[in-house]
Amino acid sequence: MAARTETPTPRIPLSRDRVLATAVELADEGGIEAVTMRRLAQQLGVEAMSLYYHVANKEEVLDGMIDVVMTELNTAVAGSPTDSDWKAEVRKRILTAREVLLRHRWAPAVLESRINMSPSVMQYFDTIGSRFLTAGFSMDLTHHAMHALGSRALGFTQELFDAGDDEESDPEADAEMIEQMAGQFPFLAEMARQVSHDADSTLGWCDDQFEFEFGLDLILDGLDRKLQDG
Amino acid sequence: MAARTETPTPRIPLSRDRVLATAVELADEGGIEAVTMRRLAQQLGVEAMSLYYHVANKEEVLDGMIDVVMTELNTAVAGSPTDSDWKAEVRKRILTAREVLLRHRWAPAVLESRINMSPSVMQYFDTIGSRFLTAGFSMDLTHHAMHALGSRALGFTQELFDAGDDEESDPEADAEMIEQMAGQFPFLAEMARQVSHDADSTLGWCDDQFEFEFGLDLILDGLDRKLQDG
DNA sequence: ACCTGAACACCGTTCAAGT
DNA sequence: ACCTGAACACCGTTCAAGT
Repeated sequence: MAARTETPTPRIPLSRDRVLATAVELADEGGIEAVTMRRLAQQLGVEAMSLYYHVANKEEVLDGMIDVVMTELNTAVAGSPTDSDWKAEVRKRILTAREVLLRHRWAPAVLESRINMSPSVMQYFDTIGSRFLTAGFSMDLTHHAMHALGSRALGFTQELFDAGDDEESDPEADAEMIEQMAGQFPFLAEMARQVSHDADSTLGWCDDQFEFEFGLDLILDGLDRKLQDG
Repeated sequence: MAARTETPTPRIPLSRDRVLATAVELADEGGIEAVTMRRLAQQLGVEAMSLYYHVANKEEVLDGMIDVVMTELNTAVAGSPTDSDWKAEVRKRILTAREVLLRHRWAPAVLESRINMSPSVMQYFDTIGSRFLTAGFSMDLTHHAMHALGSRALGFTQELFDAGDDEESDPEADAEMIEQMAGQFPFLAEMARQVSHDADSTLGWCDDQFEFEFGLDLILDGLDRKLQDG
């Protein structure tokens, strides 16, 4: 009764860190399009223009958000166990990175939109690259390996077929749609048929984690073979 | 002298196709952020609101732009020669697709932002998938193959280290930057050193085409091995 | 040093109105 | 049927001004 119902968090002074942390929260909850300077300010109990005292512009906010996530990722990966087998170690590292990025679903797209590699991203790739070298990879092969992995090194692949949403789908409607497809796209229809007959899967549903690991192992195994061959 | 200098292209009536073609031109020249409803209208010599008679909203414009590009891509790929060796054929197809996407540099990012796969994208993947099947891949392996290739199937990889711009760089400044990096990021510094010593390359410069083909072959070879192993 | 009000130049989009 | 003017609800950002 004594305490007034005030605007949220009116106490703590604004700071760059607080701006970025709030931006990340906002994006985690509502996607990156929820992060506008005005909404960010509102969330912080402040006017939009105040943000510009702590941050040059929105680009810097986005850069900062990536830095927050990458710091979290680097910390997680630092705790990942070493292994005398480079493949096992790199694999584990990447899957740990993936766990972090799955908590910030907006991050991959923003990461790809950045022009310059931030120090925290460099940090990550430096660690991965070093592990290749100590495993006996030449500098050249290591370089190619990094490119071949690409965003997979960070634990994500931008899925092109943005497979089935969580909304439960009508199996009858699905089946009908598949049959409509069959004329024009026989292969895709057959694939859809097969996927929809899998245990407890709905149309378009794919096991993202399985597919990620399949692709990752394909590349790691290929690199291993190049290493053996000298 | 007789002809007046009029606003550009005032004759031809507006149409969905003309809107989309102009949007693609705009993006090719100025990037996707150059495509706003207002600028698009202006380019067409019309008011922004007129566009809404031919197109529901901006999302539909973006979908349509992808369709234009993918139609161009499908046409190019349809002319790609068949080959009894599935690997050679798929490889050639993908490199042809890549050539088209390199003419529309904005397309990959927009493609990844689309939620539903458009018919023209389905068309492409149907063709690729079918070729795997006729080569003897099981449905399951074909499915995994498509995921493993991901956007590489269309000929692009979203580069994370958005390597050296075309602006000529100061080699001395580069060298200094590298040495600054060396403390924190020994591997990246060494890699940068090596790259910068390559013939006519500047810091951060990588041969994108080579790296693309390296990664592509790594995956195709891996898939081939899985095919042999049954 | 830190925050804000008013204002600007842009967005996408609706809707009633014009031809 | 096709296009438009006026208006709305949003953006990011500047700048002079407040405490």
